Amino acid sequence: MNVFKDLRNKIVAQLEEMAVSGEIPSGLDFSRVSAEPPRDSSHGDISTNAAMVLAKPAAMKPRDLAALLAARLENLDVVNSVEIAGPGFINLRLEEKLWLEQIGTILKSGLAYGNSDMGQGEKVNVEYVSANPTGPLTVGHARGAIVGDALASLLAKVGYNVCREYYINDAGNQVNVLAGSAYLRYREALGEDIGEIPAGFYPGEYLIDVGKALVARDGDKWLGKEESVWLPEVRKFAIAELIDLIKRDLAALGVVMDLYSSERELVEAGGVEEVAKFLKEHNLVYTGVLEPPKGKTPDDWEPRPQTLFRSTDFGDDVDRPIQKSDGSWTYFAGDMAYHLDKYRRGFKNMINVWGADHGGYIKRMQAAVTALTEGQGSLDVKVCQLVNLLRDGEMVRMSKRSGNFVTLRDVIDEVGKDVVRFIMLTRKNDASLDFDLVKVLEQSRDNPVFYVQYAHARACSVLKNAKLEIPTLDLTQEKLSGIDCSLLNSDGELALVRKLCEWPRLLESAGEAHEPHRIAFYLYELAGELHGLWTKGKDDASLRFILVDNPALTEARMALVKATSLVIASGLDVFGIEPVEEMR
RNA sequence: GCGCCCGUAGCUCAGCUGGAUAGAGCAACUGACUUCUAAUCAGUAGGUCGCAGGUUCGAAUCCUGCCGGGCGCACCA
Repeated sequence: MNVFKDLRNKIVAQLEEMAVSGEIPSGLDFSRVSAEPPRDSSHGDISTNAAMVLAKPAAMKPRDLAALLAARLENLDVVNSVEIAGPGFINLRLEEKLWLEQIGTILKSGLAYGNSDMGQGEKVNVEYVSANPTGPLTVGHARGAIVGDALASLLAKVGYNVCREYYINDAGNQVNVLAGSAYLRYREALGEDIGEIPAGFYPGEYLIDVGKALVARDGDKWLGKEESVWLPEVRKFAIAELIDLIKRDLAALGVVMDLYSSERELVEAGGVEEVAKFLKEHNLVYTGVLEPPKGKTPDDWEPRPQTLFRSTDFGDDVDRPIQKSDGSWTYFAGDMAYHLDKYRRGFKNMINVWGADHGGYIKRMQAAVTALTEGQGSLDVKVCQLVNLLRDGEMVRMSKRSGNFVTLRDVIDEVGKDVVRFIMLTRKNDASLDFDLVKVLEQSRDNPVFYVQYAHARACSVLKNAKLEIPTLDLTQEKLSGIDCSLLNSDGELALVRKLCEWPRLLESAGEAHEPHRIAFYLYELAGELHGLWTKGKDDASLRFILVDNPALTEARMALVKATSLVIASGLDVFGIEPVEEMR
């Protein structure tokens, strides 16, 4: 049950009746009519812009239209009072009863409260992480992993059929470098002194284990052989080991993918030739020579005839090569094949979560999706900006060169996965994020993870104490969901209930905008409402949650507290975070 | 030189797809602890929403042009 959506439907129904009765012209578009909580709660519970957005098309004055609509809304059962304000807002106050009944609704639904059928079961593919299998995950990868994962959960919660997908780039040159690097470690594991890892190879120590593992499996069978002999096998082995390493990192983060797609498999199955054929048939490619990039011509630039995709026809800045001058396919060609493959698997809706360094790749990929799906598919790209890792305000250097870069695993070990997950979601993806290893563990209102978890723990603690102080109370969710909450009437209680009722609406708007971070801010505000209410009991003992001499009121308050803890838990669930029952 | 992203209180950031007098936290100041865990709460103060135009009933939000910061810019993946 979504109070706001429900009321919006009622408003639109009234508008339709008004069209029938001739009060307003028929055939107006009501899609822009909204029903939302006003910024300033003194304006009422719900505000609608109907009169303002319809005034022009109806050729009426906003306030006149508002007066007509307001008169009708006043007669609705759920509406307590109506007033017209400002340029034509209609501010509604609902019957308190309606709000309080929502507590029962929340308790009956439990963690499913806020679930929606907005997505109508439509398939959505969320591709994220997709880190090259050449090393352990870094803090930068983690942001994408968490944003993608939370977005996927969010979309599932609002009714989409979500596939979480990881695209393994196991076909390019970098996996050959990986194989070479692993081979060095293999020789080392067999007792050879390989000295310093030469430039052009991956120096990371994680490859030592890969070398040893290869010895354990194959002994010295690749020693002294030609590169062309060992390369394919060592490459295959190393990729498998690295994917395994990445999967363990993801598991430590609580991320589980539905599908790992292999670029190599796609290429070997002829996916690229197929997409090339498609492009040719649809006249989407031609042979041409690109201009040098303006203002910054590379020293070795020379005009080269290449097969180019007409991405400028679809909003890109220049046409993009799908074939290198030697005739081999570019990475982009493979990526086109991959997206065509996704589409053919039934995904019209595709979302990719990328790192900041891929910003320049968005337009061409969107152009490709539009072209390959003949306008049927859509691709939204969420670019995650950089994460600055700090320790008490000081930059922590992340140098891949020296090999001692900070891995995701290091950070999880230090602060815990739930903290990492929450913090990564406290900023919109397209703004850069400071991650301070000291601050995220601080126990203060300044730290949203703590503050939200504390609200949940406090709710649990209150419920536990109520049971101790009034043993006759039945505080099970089932029992509480059926009780009459009309005894609740303080401002703080009603404010909290209204906040809880915004949850379904928030989920839908966050889902629609593909912005999971909004949940973090909502939870922070919700926690604030609960903490504030709790402290009011200090000034006025009658506002304490637990009143030993008033079991009926206590019971109603426990229903509210339980409902709050459920919504917090439900929000944390979307984030893949375990709510805590006590702080230590 | 081009493209994308960011610019909101001293600091860190929200701002619900164009709504009302732009909101939180931190820091500052005032107040509340033998507690239903004060790890919290209530209040005060703090703003030319980078700048300049434009679109309209209405702009932090959309458009254009500047300024400042980040990222990326031929066959690499």
